[in-house]
Amino acid sequence: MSDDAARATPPASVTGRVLLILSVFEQSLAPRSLTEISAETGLALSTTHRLVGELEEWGALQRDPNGRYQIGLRLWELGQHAGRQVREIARPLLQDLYSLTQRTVHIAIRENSEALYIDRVYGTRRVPQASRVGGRLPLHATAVGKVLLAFDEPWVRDAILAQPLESRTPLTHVDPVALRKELALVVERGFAIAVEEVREGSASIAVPIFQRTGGIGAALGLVAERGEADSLERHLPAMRGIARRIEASVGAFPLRSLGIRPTNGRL
Amino acid sequence: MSDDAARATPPASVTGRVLLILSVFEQSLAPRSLTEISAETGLALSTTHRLVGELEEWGALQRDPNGRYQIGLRLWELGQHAGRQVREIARPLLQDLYSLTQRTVHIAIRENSEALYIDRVYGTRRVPQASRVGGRLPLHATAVGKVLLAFDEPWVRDAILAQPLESRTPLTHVDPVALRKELALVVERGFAIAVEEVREGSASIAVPIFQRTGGIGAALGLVAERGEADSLERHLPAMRGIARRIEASVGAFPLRSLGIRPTNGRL
DNA sequence: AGTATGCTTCCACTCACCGGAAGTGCCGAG
DNA sequence: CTCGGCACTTCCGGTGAGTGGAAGCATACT
Repeated sequence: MSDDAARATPPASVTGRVLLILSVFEQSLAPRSLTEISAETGLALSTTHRLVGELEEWGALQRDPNGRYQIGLRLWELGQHAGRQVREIARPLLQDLYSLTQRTVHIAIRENSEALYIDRVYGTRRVPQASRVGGRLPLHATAVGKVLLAFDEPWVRDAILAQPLESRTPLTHVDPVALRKELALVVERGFAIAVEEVREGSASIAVPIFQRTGGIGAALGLVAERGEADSLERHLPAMRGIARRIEASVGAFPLRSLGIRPTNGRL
Repeated sequence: MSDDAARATPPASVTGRVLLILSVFEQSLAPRSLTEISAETGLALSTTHRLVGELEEWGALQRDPNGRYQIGLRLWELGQHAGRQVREIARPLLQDLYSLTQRTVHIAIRENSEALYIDRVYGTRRVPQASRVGGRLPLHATAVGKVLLAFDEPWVRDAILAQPLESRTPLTHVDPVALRKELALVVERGFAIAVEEVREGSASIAVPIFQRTGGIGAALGLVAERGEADSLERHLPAMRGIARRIEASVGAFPLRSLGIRPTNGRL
């Protein structure tokens, strides 16, 4: 039963194999044993052993008391460098917004065909929600995603709406024609709303954050409980105010690193 | 003039070379050109080109509009997995503490011989400070560091106090004998203070966060301006309350991943 | 046009990588 | 206590992926 080595092609290059090992830890955060890593990557056990050993020595992976591997702190430190200025600038402003609204607020950018949550501020009182920092959600099913999509260039929108749209809940809008109309309305009004489209029990609203160089850079979102779905718009003034301040502070730093990578064909 | 390839030994293994390239970006966050990476690592340009190319394709690095490389978002995402639970649990509590005190607050753990800042909450009103998330500072010169040192096992304290202690400002305490007394006082009183020891103009106070399994796991710190140095202790009740709540919430998750890596000899 | 600089591509040699196999250590069953 | 099973670690010879010098491009500056 354990021969589910559903591995396509063990990459030819060593670099590829190393990165493949790291990829294993993207799927879930659970620590893995050497054997599990070997099975999931399709690499020979001795090869896995050597590569994982080097990764551990450097600090990219670390072992827990049971000898299982997980992502190491050194990699976390390194990752903090990516987009550091932007997050450091936006964070206190997100906090201000949280203080004003007492609702979970977050900021997301488009990464290929998904919304990537780059920061979030929330209180101890938990609201059902799907987003997490460093996590991704579909563009069409979230308020931030709709904003990102609505204000992006037409060909991006076309490419994403052409793909099959995943339905996360019974309420997810998945009809491309209807979505296109909805996005036009988002542009017109300057905000987007999603009610229980990605997770039952929660509703969200989002506004765009534009870049100085033009074009949309990120989206600022707010999450509330289902019951507040009809009164979300009352948060708009605060959200827009904070969005403007983020735009002003971020200044020259580009939010979106690049549009779409030319190398990897499909969006 | 460009032969300052102050590189010790280009590592034999490909994995080592790949990690060496990533290490370049630990030093500073500035984006680098291919040639710079090649020079800093001591790897041949064509080799660098190929490895960097693979890293970029995977998303570990990304290029800015000028073609320079920096840490990629995929690496950031991956890094978010390290210690995710702990940060997600602690974050809202840090925010509560910030709301209560209106001062920058942070949480740090000991990583080898330095304090590693794993999260921080701060407002728009900036105070001079040295810490940043994902950054490190010396244990002996910070309030959190003193707490981490004071409550750790004796042999750790001995090892660190045996090394030469860096002086960040004229006020840094660097005398091992005096420090040892200071740390004893920290244990007795249950908190540590550092006034302008790491950065002029700022003072900080910290309390320990213990692990359920026993031993110190992290330190909770608060930063204020120099002028408040004498009244820092008034924040203690709030800090201790939040520290207790973090301890309760963190529960079984180990804060410190491991004590000290056995492989890399020196602490 | 001319030159300098930095990036990309190419290719034959060779050395580091691969992986089967044997060795080690641990645990639980008999 | 012994045995078998499991997971990890170490070893080693064949070989193909990695290396880096060199040549080809693309910009930018004179």
